Amino acid sequence: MSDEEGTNRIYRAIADTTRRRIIDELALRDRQSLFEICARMISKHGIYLSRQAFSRHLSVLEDVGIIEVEWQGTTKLHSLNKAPLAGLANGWLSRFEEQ
Amino acid sequence: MSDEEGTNRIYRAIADTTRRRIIDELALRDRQSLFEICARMISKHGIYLSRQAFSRHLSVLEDVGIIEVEWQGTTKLHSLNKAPLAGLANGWLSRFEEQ
DNA sequence: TGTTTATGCAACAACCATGTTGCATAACAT
DNA sequence: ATGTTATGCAACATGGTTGTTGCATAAACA
Repeated sequence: MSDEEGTNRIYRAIADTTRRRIIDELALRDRQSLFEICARMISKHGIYLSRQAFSRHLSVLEDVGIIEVEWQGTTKLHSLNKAPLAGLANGWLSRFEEQ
Repeated sequence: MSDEEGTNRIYRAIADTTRRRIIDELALRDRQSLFEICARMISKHGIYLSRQAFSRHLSVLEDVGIIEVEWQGTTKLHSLNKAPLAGLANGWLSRFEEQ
């Protein structure tokens, strides 16, 4: 995959409110399970989706490297990897920053 | 449209290499027509698409306010509005900046 | 061993995105 | 008037996204 195509995929991954809220949650606390994330999305953000829908969102973030996972028994723990986001923030878009 | 949904749309608009190259072109020179942009995309960037395909990309950028237009006879001149991009660069994503 | 807990996979529907082609419109030049 | 130039609109195919539901798997626990 070309570098540009990777950039496209990361932009697409964060072009969704639910996924940005998931990232916000993981920025507050690492190593959260799918169920924990579901619960917080519903209770803190009022995002009512099925477990599978959240699972899909998590896998989109995992595919582009924003989320890293670790298994503990049957529980998949999700953590944030800020590198791809830092890449965007310091990359092409940074030329449009103000102040 | 909610603010969040507006943010989503701007992210999606720049999640495409062709559209980022169009923005780059307009950053170099304002007030370019569709034909000028087509020619530069093909000659400078090797992006071989039809006129209508480029027209679609331009309208995506126009819809989210990244491009502003001005008519001169039958010619539609496109210029860059950096505000939406500055909004992203200074917004949610900026927390992931490094250095 | 059997039940609960946590997750994954597959099928499906609905919608959106991106490219194509063909035709229409509207200004400008000869 | 006619032809050229510049653009828009509509139809269509294709493929991707995002949600649903149902079933499968696999570890943990009483």
